[in-house]
Parts: sequence; C-alpha cells; structure tokens
Amino acid sequence: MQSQTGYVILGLLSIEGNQSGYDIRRTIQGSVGYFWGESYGQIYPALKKLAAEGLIEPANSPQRTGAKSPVRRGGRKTAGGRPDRRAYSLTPAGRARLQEWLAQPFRVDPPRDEFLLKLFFGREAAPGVSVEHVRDFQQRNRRLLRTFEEIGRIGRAKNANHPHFRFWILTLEYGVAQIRAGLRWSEGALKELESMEKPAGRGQRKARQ
Amino acid sequence: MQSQTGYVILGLLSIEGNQSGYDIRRTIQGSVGYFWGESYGQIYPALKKLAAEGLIEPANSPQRTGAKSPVRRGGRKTAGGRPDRRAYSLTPAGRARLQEWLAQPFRVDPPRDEFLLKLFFGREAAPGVSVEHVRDFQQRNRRLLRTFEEIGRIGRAKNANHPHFRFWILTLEYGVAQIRAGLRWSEGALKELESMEKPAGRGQRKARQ
DNA sequence: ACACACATGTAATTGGTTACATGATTTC
DNA sequence: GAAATCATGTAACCAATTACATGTGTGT
Repeated sequence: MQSQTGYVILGLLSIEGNQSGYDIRRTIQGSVGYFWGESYGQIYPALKKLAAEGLIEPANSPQRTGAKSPVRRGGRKTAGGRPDRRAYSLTPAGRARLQEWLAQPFRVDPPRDEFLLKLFFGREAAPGVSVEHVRDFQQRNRRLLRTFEEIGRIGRAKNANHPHFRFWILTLEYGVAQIRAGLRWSEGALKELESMEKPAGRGQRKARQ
Repeated sequence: MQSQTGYVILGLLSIEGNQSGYDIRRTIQGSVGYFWGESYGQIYPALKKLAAEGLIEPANSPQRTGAKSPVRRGGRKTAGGRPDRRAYSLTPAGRARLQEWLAQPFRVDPPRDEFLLKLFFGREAAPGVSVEHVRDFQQRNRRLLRTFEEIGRIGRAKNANHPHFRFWILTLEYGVAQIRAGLRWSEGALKELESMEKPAGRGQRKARQ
C-alpha cells in the first residue's frame, strides 16, 4: 500500500533526482508543503523501504556543497560528525509505480478545521472571542496570500519553461482562489459578529483588541 | 490537554444535553462532521475520561425510543442484547472548560489534500489522468454544494431562532464559499488541461521529461 | 424474512509528530 | 565566537481508524 509518503517521495524524485532525505524535506517545505506535509520520522523509513523494493536507488553524484571529503567514509553513519549524504534517484520501476498511483482516484480525508469548530460553538464563548478568531483567520490568510503571490512571481521568472510548470501553477491558483474566497467571506462574517455583540450593549467588557 | 475530541463532545453537549456516544456520533455526522470527524474509537474513551474529570455526568432521562424497559438493568453492559443507553450532560465545570478552550487561539494543522498532490505531479501521469481527477473533483463538489444548500434550507426553516443559529450559518457559508471558489477554479483548470493534451497531437503517450 | 438502526465498548493497527543523539561546516 | 544549516536516523509517544464482539427492536 506504500503509505502515501512513499508516493510523495517518488513524485519529487521524478521531478529531480539525486536527492537525500534532507533535501526532500526542504523541497516539500517550499512546494507541496502547503497542502501536504511530511516529517523526518516518515521520510527516512520510507526511503529505506522504497530502496528495498527497488523503486529508488542510491544516486551516483555526491554533490556536497564544498566539503573536503565527498568520499563515503563508513556505512550509514560516520562515527561522530556529520553523517554522509545519502541521495537517491528514481528507478524505472519507481516511475511506473508512481504513474500507477497517479492514475488511481484520489482519496479525500475529511479535513479537521479547528477554526470552524470554534466558530460553530461561538455562542458558548465569551464575548469578543469569535471576532478575535476571525481576525486571526484574516491575518493568517493575508500573509499566506502574499506568500503565494511571491511564489507565483518567482516561479514565473525561473521555471516558466519547466515541463511541470503549468501543473504547479494550477495548484497554486487553487490555493489563491481558496484564500481569496475565505477572505471575502471573513468580511461579512466580521460585520455580522460585531453587530451581534454591539447591540446587547454593556455586558461585554472583555472585547479586547 | 484533553485531545480535542473531548472539546467537540463538550461543545455538542453544551448545545443539547442528554446525549449518548451513539447520539454524539450521529449529531457530528449531520453538522460539524463536514469539517471535523470523530469515530467511536475516540468518542467512547473520551466520554469516560470526561466523566472521570467531572466535566460531564450521566443524564437522568432515559428517552428510549419506545422500548419496554427504560430501566437500567445492570452495569455498563446488559449481558447479551442491546446495551443500555448511557447518556451524558454537561456539568458547570464542563461548560467552564469549554469556554476556556474556545478562548484560546485555534491551531491549524496542515491539510493533506491528495487531489492537489496528484495534480501537482500531473506531468508524470498518463494522458487524461489529471483531467479525470478534476472532473471527479467537480462532481464531488457539486454534490456537496447541493447538500450544503439543503442543510441551509432546512436550518433556516427549523432552527432560525435557535440561539446558535447564526454561528452555524456562518460556518455553512464558509463551506459554500470554498466550494464555489473551487468550482470556479476548476472550470479554468479543465480548459487548460484539455488544451495541454489536445494540441501535441499524436506522439505523446509517454510524454516524459 | 430481512435489513437496518440502536447501542456500547475494546483491540489491533496504522499514521504521524516530536524529541533525542551527534557534531562538522558555513555564514554573520 | 555564536548561530544556523547540513545530515541521518531511532525511539517514544500520541492520535485516529477499523474491525470485532454482541444481539435486540423496528419498519417494510
């Protein structure tokens, strides 16, 4: 079944090979991380398993930044000191497996959104609490929107002719659309929440910033 | 820390008491389930823990549908047969704890969206695959939109003067806004994906880098 | 007669995060 | 000289789903 993490790794290695667990983690953070996160605790075991199944293989070129010894010194861990970089690339079998997975219908796991949950129970909360949450929501989303726009700008400048580019842009645009819709919604929501707390008048001494 | 599940339960019991684990599960499915799911495996242990901490307590009225013996027969399990209904209500301490939690900033756990992930790697997929996924996405979202609209209609008719109503509607409207944005995005996405596969014409059954 | 809703709980398993161990090299 | 980055991996823990066990009452 391969635990999904495996497929993310296959996918990333299909775009660029010769990547280590560390690299993969970083690549994720700057790209798919916005809708799909992975941690070391998942990545390293997954790499091992993929290699054992012959879907990935150790890559040739070391490509250390500039260290003095690109030589593999021991086994997996140079006793003491920075461990050797262990990079991998996709095998043909790995690419085939990736394609198989891509062709299967995507599964949707139900989202868990604590913001909406708290808003849903907003009536129980002390006055001002829900307004505060919506403000927080706005702030996060505005920041995220700026980030996405920045990613788009850089991407268009650097990768515009990369063969994957249009797919990347599609996912980015999806994110942007979602955020914009959320922000538009939040305007109305804020107004409504404020109007719900005002008219009652005095009882709301805890409406802090 | 109370594991969040506990708070959902507190929240639901704050709206309506005298609910069993079974009831709570069903209530969730018709309401917060669209953005927050819980399974029996979480609910029953959580109920036990909440009761042990005095945040909820066994409710008085049995309210069995129409069974002949609303009497508690033994302990937790009537040896053989349908187990006794064990309903709970919120205690004042429970309500206080709920309010505390509501006032704290919501945490955002990163979403895991397999649809976007597959679209991101769409270049690697066989032709037609991504288009297919987007169509699937559209179908699901159209259905969901109808469901949400239905929920809104029923809600407005039945609960319009329920004190929690406006908060519920806010979360519902959020969902509707997200779905609409997704559907609008998908129109453009479909067109682009289709145009990507048409023009190249024949030679592209394995279009890899 | 059959299926489905009622009803509670536990156990097994998977999935995933966080913290730990370890220390050299690069950058400010 | 301090701080961040490079780099791999394991262990402990937490969260959550699924399957199992059990069988009656209700509606078609």
